[in-house]
Amino acid sequence: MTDAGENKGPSRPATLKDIAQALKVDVSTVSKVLSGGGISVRPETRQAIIDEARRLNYRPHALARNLRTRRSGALGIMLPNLMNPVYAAIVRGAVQRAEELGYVMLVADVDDEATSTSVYLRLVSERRVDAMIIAVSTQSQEFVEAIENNPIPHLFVNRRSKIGRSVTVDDFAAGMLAAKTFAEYGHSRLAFIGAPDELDTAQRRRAGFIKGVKESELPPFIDAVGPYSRKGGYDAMMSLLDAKWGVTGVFASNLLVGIGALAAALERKIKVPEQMSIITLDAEDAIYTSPPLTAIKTSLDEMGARAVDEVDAMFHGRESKDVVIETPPALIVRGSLTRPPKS
Amino acid sequence: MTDAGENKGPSRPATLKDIAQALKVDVSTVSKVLSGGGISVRPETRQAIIDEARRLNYRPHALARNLRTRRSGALGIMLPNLMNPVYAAIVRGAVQRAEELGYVMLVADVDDEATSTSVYLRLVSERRVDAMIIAVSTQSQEFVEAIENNPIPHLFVNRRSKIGRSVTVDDFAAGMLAAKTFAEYGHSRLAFIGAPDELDTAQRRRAGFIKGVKESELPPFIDAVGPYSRKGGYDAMMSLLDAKWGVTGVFASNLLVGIGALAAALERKIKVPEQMSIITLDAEDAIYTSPPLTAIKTSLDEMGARAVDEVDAMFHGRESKDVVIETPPALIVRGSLTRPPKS
DNA sequence: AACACTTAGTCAATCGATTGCGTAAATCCG
DNA sequence: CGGATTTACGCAATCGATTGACTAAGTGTT
Repeated sequence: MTDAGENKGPSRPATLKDIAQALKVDVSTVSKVLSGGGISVRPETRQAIIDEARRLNYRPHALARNLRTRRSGALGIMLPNLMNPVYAAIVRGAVQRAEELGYVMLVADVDDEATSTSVYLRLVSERRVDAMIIAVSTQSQEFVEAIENNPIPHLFVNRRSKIGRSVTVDDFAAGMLAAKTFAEYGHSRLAFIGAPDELDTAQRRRAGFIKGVKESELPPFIDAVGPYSRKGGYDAMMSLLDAKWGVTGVFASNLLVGIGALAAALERKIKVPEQMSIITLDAEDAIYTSPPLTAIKTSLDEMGARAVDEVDAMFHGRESKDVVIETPPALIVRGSLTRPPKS
Repeated sequence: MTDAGENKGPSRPATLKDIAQALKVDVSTVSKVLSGGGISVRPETRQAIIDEARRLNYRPHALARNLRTRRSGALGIMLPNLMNPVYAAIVRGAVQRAEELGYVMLVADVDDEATSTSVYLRLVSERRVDAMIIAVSTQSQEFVEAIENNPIPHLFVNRRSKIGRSVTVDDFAAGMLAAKTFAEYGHSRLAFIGAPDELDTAQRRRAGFIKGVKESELPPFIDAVGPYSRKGGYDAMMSLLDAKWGVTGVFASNLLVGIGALAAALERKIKVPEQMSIITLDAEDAIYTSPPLTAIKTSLDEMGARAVDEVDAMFHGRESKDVVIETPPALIVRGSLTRPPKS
């Protein structure tokens, strides 16, 4: 609005050439002033170029630039299911940070192993992305080979892997916090609902839980297993109840599992929290149950954002290490936790 | 594995030039065979090119191709919050269909109006995307102007707009179905929780609800308003209860609103469904409450997928019209609905 | 004044593919 | 058999930007 010569709808976006011609300088000069840097130019010339660029509302053509520089400015992220709030949170964090750092984020929702592989190959071999952030849950042989044979900078998020660095939250601490919380509330008959051992997150949460149980000098706990889904939690809770162990405190080591476990308990007319307390994991208040589930909240969005930071750091030559998010898991006390019944 | 000459880790991805040199033909010939189409080539030559391309595992360099063809092969989608299951479902549908059609999808999670505008401008002026799918909730003046001044093919999803075509689900039918369901169960004291009138989806759901109420010859209903969020639903339900209208059936015209409304009712010790029935909207079983909420399920993922289809059709020259997803809203009866109390 | 540096740029190649135009050789036609 | 077509490609420009090599003019030094 400050310049009378402003044109609202340039039919064709301005190019370096347009600026160069208007000022009768070479496009290379314009390029160097606008992006290149290392060149000496008279202040007047430099300013004229900058002014003209602004006047024409010049924006570099990403494709053209990237073709030359061999950097696409795009990051890819692969995940198994956007409807799972855990992944939604991670992606959201990643997408927002990518925007802040000037990248664009290319999201792929790959529900099975075969698509993981083909999506990875496509994105990489067409050179669509500079790096890939991988949040898929399992790593099939095929997928691992695809990555190894077509390597680009990549990073695992919420998952560790032999074939790359990772960013995770402190799952161990989360597990430990859950156990200690139960101890504090006076529970001693505990159960842990985890996942099959392929899931390294579940392993760490369990290890932390064990440590917490030990440090609090609690008796051994019941170990239940179910996939990280609502149904997994539901089934696990059902078998816990069927076994009649008299458990008073259950740690569901995943949000969906917690929701499913609660549903199962309520269906069996178990009063939560009066007869049984439940603690689960949460991601930015994604829990809508009644009673609301007490949860250990981990910073999933921060994990996503950090993954982008790490990838960015790799580009700037910094060697990447496995990262564990510093923000500690936090206990959010809600309705599903109280002292155990006298019995 | 079939070819002994297969090489596992080509240090540099193959280019047209590599193929051309190996076969002593011109790169243009290779290009025409592999993508161009309209050229006559001897069958042997053609086959040799195809074979060599496969042998070298050739994949066109997306950037290079797109620079020339002026099509990026990428679609953008903008939405206000991935943690909201409604948007997560839409994006998931869109992302998956994009993959099927060979596009890549660039996701932007824009939480406020200002970022909407700047993200749009960046993606468009850098020519990162061929089309933009817009799922943001509100359309500020600024944003509308940005679109009008930097036009590219665009489409609104789950939202209608003066400045572009849209893909929506049949919100009117959803509203009507809710009203008729209540009528069938014998309810007559109803309330509708909607959103401020800017939200065109809310308007249509309300219009449908009105129609359903009329056709079922029910008395007028209470109109409550709250933003489409858990808190909005919570607050709206609280005021409904405070007003003591004796409502027995509440239609919460959005998933988060339904969850919030239920929480409020339970907090006030209202028994659901014994004292009050609740119907809400759902997206692929995203509801985890207890009691589970009866819901009208709309095909949000299909809507996302269809948006991509429409955009693709635009590229192929088909004139686009406003689309309403044909799959009708479906009633999913769950625990929160029953006949009204006698009283 | 002769020589060496700086300064302020320009030139041209390049990234990897696409595409209109040109043309030698092969085929057809009468 | 000679001219007209076709067939089967090759040539070179182009998309828009980046970048190393190069140079003409100006400045400083002795």
